[in-house]
Amino acid sequence: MSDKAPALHETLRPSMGAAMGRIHRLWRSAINQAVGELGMTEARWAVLLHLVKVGEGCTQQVLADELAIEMPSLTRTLNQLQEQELIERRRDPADGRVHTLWFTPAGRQRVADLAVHVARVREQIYQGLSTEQLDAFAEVLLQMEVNVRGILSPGEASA
Amino acid sequence: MSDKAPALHETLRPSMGAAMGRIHRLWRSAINQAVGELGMTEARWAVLLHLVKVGEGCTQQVLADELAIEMPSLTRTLNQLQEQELIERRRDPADGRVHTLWFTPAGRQRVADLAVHVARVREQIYQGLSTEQLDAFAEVLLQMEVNVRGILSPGEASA
DNA sequence: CACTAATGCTTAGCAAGCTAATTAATTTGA
DNA sequence: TCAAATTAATTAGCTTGCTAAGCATTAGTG
Repeated sequence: MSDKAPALHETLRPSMGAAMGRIHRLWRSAINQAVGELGMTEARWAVLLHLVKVGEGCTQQVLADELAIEMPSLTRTLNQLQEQELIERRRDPADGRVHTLWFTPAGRQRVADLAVHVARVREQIYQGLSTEQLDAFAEVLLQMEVNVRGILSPGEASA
Repeated sequence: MSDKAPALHETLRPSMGAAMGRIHRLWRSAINQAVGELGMTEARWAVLLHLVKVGEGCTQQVLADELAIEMPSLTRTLNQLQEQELIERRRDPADGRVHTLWFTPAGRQRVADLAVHVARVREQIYQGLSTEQLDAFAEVLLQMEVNVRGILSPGEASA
């Protein structure tokens, strides 16, 4: 056996999942703190952000998958956002089961306002990290998401 | 402006927090699936793992901080683990307010059993990632945790 | 055509995070 | 030394994740 200290990931490997859990909780708390005055929470902000990402007019099913939450969780958050008149559900005329999702004008404006606050938190969290480090980090995140989705839905292609 | 595609972290930077949230939910789900038969959940497993990490005899306050959860959340999970006779709370004779935390023999054994199942999930999630990538990833995680704790407790040194 | 299955969403209720308020023990300071 | 402030843990109740079950609507098959 070598006397050298083990590589960082050797000591951290057993607990990187736990570390991601901790960071997620802390990050959520920081976001909640930053957007609370605008009647927002991290859960609602995440829904708005992902609706921007996948595009208006998508179905709830698609948005839930993108967020990696289950439909009932999304239903509740959408009810809150609709209550706040930030989004609309519209029945798909071609398929009566489907709701498509749309921003209201107020919703679009709110996303822009929130983005400023969220960006401030983000830059604090990225402090001391280089472009190369963030780049490599993002790449690993992408691969991990593919891997863990693969575990949970073994049948499906990674597409 | 360049015509090159932007660096990965440029496209992902706005949503890495959301990505960590998604991966954490998916990971938790995979762990719950792997340890459910042993009467365990990700939350309970995380408490056991962190108790190993900080060492038996620590206080609830110390463990809660290490987990980055609040005391009431920890209290509830500790009740469940005590119910299952995997851990014990002992009153500190020097300070009657404090509970110190200890494994039972069954608890120590259970940690060993669980570690096998959790390790299997871990290796699946690390698939396709090199030692260097995991090393760099771990380093960024460490820095981000320091940064985000700094946001939430601006007074304290990072120690 | 109708009868079953599958799909999209909602409802109901559990799990585990949170804040606020309470209790018991210790520490501080007039 | 004793009242007030502080601290560790708990209790109560909210938020937002989950699974299971229910209701429409659409699709598939005799």
